[in-house]
Amino acid sequence: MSALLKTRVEQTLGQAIPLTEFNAFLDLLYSKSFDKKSVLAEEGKVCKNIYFFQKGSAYSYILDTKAEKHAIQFALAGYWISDLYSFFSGRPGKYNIETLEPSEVLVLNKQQFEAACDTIPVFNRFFRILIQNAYVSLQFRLARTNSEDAEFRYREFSSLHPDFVQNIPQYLIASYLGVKPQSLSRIRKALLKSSAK
Amino acid sequence: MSALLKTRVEQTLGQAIPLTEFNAFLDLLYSKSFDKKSVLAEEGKVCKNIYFFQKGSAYSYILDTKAEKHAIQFALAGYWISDLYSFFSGRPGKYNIETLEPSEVLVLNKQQFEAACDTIPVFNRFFRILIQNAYVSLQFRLARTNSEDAEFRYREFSSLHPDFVQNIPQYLIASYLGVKPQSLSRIRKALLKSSAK
DNA sequence: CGATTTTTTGAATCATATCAACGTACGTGG
DNA sequence: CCACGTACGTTGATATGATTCAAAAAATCG
Repeated sequence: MSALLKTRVEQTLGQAIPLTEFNAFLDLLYSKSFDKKSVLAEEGKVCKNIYFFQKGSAYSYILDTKAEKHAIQFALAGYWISDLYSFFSGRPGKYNIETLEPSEVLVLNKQQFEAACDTIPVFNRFFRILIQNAYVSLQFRLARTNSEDAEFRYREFSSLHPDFVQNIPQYLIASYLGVKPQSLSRIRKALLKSSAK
Repeated sequence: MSALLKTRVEQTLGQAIPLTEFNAFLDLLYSKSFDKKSVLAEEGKVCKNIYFFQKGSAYSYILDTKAEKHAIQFALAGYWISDLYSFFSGRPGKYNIETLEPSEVLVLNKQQFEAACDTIPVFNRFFRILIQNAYVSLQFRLARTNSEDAEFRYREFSSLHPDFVQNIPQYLIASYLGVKPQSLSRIRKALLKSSAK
C-alpha cells in the first residue's frame, strides 16, 4: 500500500478514489529499487514502463545535434516519469531517463497499463489527464522560453518548484531552463544580491 | 465526403480505414465557413471544438506577460487545430485561435468527439495519437529552442514545413521560432546570400 | 584523504533584441 | 480601378543578455 501514490492519483483526478479500485490498480504495479545513475529509458529503445517515484529522483533528457544533454523533466518522490511518446506509441524513444540517487519506484508496464485502462475506468481518465498535464506544462514552458529572459524563468521555476531547486543539481536546472550553468550561477548571484538589499 | 480528411486520418493512424467507419465519423462533423480573422478559440473560454481545415488557414497563439503574441501552432488545409488542453479537460483555455484567411473547416464538438471515441474504436485510437503527436512535436520544438540557434531552427522549419513558409506570414513564423521578425528577416537574407554562391 | 563533479568567477565575444526609419504590398472604400 | 491607409518586411546602428573559454573554488563521493 502506497499512501503517497493514492494521494497523488487523487490530486491528479481531483476526486477521491474508492479503496477497492485503488488496490486493484496497485496490484498491477511492482516495486523496484535502482542505484544512482540507473538508466530507466534510453534513446532509440522502446520505453515500456511508466515510473512512479516513492523515494529518490530522476530526470529525463535529450541529446542535441552537438551531443549535449538537455533536461526535459524531473521526478522526485510523488512524481511520475516516462518517455510517454515511446510508451504510448510503442516506437523507439528520443529521450533518456536516469536516476540521480538510489531510488525506490513503482513500475507500471504497458500490458498492465492497458489492463488498468480497460478494467478500471477511473484509471483510463487518470492517464489521459497525465498526458494532458505533460502537454500543458510543455506548452507553458515553451511559451516562457520564447518570451521571458533567463532570470524571469528561473524565478518562476523556483517559486513553482522549490522542491526541484532543493534537490536537483543546478547544472540540470540550467539545462531545463535553456541556459548554461555559468549563466544560471550568475543569475542566482544577482538575485541574492538584490534580495539582500 | 471529404477525401482530404480520409487521407489524413489514415496517415495519422498508419492504416486504411473502412468506408463505413469513416462515414459514421463524418456524420459527427459539420462543415462551417469562417471569414478572415475569425476567432475559433479564445483565452479564458472553454474550447469546445476541434477543427479540421479543408481550405484556408489559422494559427493559435498565447499572450505573454507583456501582452505579446507567441504563435503556438499553424493549420493549413489538411490540418487539425484546437486548444487540446481546454478541449479535453473542459477548463478555460490559455490560447487563442484565429483564421488567417477565409476558411472552410469541419467542426467536431466535445459531445460528438465522445460519441466517436465510444462508438468507433479506431477513432479512440486516432485522437489518442493526435494528442501524442501534439505532445511529441512540442517536446521536439522545445529541445530545439534550447539547443540550436535561430538560423538552424529556421532552416529545419523550412525543410520540415515548406507549406508553412509559403502560406504563413513571416512575422508569425518568427514568433513560432522564438525570434523577432527583424531577426528572421536578417536570417533569411543571410541564407539567400550563402545559397547564391 | 584524494579524485571527481559541480559551482563560481572573470574577460572577451556573439547572437539576438531594440529602436528607428523606410520600403513594399495589399485590400478597401471612394 | 486607383488612391490611400494599414499591415508587413527590410535595413542600419546600437544595446544587451547569454555564451564561450579558462581557471579556480567548493562540494561530494568512494
